Order: sequence, then structure tokens, then C-alpha cells
Amino acid sequence: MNQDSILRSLIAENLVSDPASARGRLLHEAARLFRDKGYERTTVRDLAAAVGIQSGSLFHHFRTKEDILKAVMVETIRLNTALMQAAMEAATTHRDKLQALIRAELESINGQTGEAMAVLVFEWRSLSEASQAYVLELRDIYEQLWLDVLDALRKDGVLAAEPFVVRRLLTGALSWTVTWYRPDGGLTLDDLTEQVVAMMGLARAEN
Amino acid sequence: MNQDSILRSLIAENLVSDPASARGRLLHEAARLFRDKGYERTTVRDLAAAVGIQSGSLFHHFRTKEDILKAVMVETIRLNTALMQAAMEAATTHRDKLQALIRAELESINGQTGEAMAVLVFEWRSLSEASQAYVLELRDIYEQLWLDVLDALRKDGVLAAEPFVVRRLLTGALSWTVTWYRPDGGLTLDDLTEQVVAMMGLARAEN
DNA sequence: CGATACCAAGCAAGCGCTTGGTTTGTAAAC
DNA sequence: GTTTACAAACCAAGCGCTTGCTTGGTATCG
Repeated sequence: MNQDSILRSLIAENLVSDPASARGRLLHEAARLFRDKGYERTTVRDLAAAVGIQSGSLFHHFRTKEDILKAVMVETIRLNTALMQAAMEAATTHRDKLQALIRAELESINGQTGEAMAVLVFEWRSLSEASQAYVLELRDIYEQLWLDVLDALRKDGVLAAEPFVVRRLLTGALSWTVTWYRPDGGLTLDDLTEQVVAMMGLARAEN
Repeated sequence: MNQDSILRSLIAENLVSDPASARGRLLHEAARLFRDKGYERTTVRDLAAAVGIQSGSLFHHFRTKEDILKAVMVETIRLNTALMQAAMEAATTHRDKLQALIRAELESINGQTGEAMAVLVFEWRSLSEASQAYVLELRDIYEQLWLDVLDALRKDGVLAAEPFVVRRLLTGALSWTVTWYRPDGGLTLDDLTEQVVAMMGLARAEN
């Protein structure tokens, strides 16, 4: 399953919005605005203008402004969980599975869904507690993917640190790339993936 | 020079505010509120109430609300640059210098100045561009501390990845701890420092 | 004809900040 | 040692504007 077919099957199951639909376009623009200016600084008038409607008309599609933020986050997590799963299943060794996860997360953060992923990281506090709880549940699913692979590497003796600590350190390291990584800067995502693996002392040459 | 004497000499030079002064107390409360609720969600009425004055009286001490955010960030960077420098000078080998820097940054993020450091990380976009430029200048000073040490480790052959990439990955990994690390969770800051070093394949046993 | 998608207008609340005036601390003048 | 002078610190009130959201109505389309 490639990225596109994963997206299409999620749309078919009504788990994410079709980017071509009115709702999908709004969520895409919302992600961009929320990332660029932050959730609080983005007004419903900004959001409406971005898709060419009146501010009041937004509330025909979403009950509240916060619902828009929640939808951005929920759909992003759903898509990325599916992408991670696919990426990992394609790899064989534990080390390659980790590399595949790192690569996939970097792709999520710095690729097509980057705007939405940045929102997920930096606008967390703007969600109501109830919504946070719901999003956290979804998150746990793909966190487990990481922990399983890291546990295996630990048992292989190639990872010296605690898996759950490593995962959290990696979450920070990879999320943070959104603030500095630019694909046109002479460093490809593959390069960056290798750098992360190298920093962990897991570079291929040493294996 | 211990932490306290560093703080006192910065106060004497008027580079950071005395925590006991009106200004110092306000900045402390502001850091807490900004971290807990975010800059935008914190009103000048919240800030004033936190120090027991009327909202209008704030503007006797600061020209604008943004000036308060800027002051929190600037003073935090000044203090931490001084702390980093001191921590590093106390160590001898390159590896120990790196460990000292990691330990010092974790302390900054999760210790006394943690609230202000979290603001520095998460409220960056709320600063005007002019203020951002000014804060960035201050930041460069201590980023160079890191790069020098990482360069040396690279030349020693114990670090396989690019120093500037490693620094950015570490920035993310360490900053992110503010979202999950709790000192009462059975993991001390020393433990955490060792975990970071271990993740990089630089654990002492292997040296 | 009924549902869906939208517009035009505006409301109530909350926002950062200003204003004019009062209290408080300090130190020289008498 | 009281008086005078003055600035710093603060209050009470509220202004002008923006905010998220509502309302009542209209176009579009199967």
C-alpha cells in the first residue's frame, strides 16, 4: 500500500476528509494558518477568508472554532498512524524497522502533512481537556509501534538506554525538526534519517 | 561559581531582575501563566491579579504585554548562558563537557527556570519579529558552546553524525522533556542525563 | 419541495491599553 | 523634626476595537 492508496481508503471509511471537499479544504487551510500564526491568533474571519466564504458560514460546517482544531488533529493522527504501520511492515530487521519509523515520522512532520503535524505539537494546549483525552487515545496506538521496536533493539543489545525514554527523546528531536529543517537546504529526508540513526550509534557501517 | 552567585552577579549588572523586586515577581508569575495557559490566553488582567494589582497598573512597569513576554525570554537566556558556561568550564574531557551541557540544559528546562524555558520554546511565535531577532542574537552565544564541544567529539571519532544536526536534534529532545519529565517519577535529572548519553552510544562503560 | 450551503448584519463579551487622579516612599528645606 | 516637594506605584473607570458566534434570510440543486 502506498501513501496515496492509504489516504484513499481512510477517506472511504470516513476517517479523514477528502482534501477536495469543502471540509477538507478548510481543514487544510486551517492547519496552515494555525501553524503560521498559532491557533489563538487565527480568527474565524481568517479561516473563512482562506476558503472564500463569510465568517458566519464556517459554523455551518463546524460547531465551534475549537472543533476545527480538533478535527485537524484527529484526522492527522489517523492518517499518520496508518502511514507508520505501513512503513514498518515493509521493513524486516529491528534496526530497519526503527529507521523506517524515523523516516516516516520525519516525512509526516516535514512533508505534506507537516502543517497539521506542527499544529499537533504546538497547539496542544489550545484543545479543551475533553478533546485532549480523545486525541491522546489515538496517539497511544502508534506510540506502541515505537515501543515494540525499541524493546526489541534493547534486547538485541544495540540500544543502551530505556526504550520509553528513548521514544520521548526521539519525539522531541523529530518534532523539533519542523522548526529548522528545510528540504531545499541540501539535506534530504533520507540524509536526515541517517543522521538520526548515526547519532544513536546505529549507523549501518557499525552494524 | 555556583548557581546562586551567578544569579546574584547578573542581578548586580542589571541583566536580570531580582526575584524579590516587583518586576521580578511579575516576570516569574508571567512565566508561570504563559506556560500554563499560553501567551495569548493569558490576559493582562490575569497577570495583574497574579501579583495583586489592577490591570492598568501593569503598564506602569511595562509598555506593552509583549514587552513582558520579551523580558521573560531575554532574562532567561541571559541566566542560562551564564549557567551553561560555568557548567562546561568545570568539566575536563570533551565527553564530560557534553554531559555537563546536557545536564545543565535539562536543569534549565526542568528546574527553577523551567517555566520560563518552556515559554521560550513554545511562545516563540508570539514575539514580534524585532524581538525575535534580538533574542536570537543572545541565543547564538550559547549555541556556539555546544557546537565547539560536538565538533571536538566528532574529531575524536566518537560522534558519527554532523555536529550542527546533532545539536538541533538534542535541542528538540531536551526541550521536549518539559512536556513529560516529572522529577518525582523515579527518574532523577542525573538518570535522565545518562539516558541521553546512552542513547548517543556514549555511555561511560563503553568509553 | 426540502435539504444543503451560504450571505449580510450584528450582538455580547472580552481584549489591550489609556486616562485622571490618589496613595506611598524618600529626601531635601526649613 | 516637622514641612515641603516630587516621583514612583498604584487604583477606578472605561474607551475603542476585535473576538467567537447567532440570526434570519436567500441561492442552489437533486
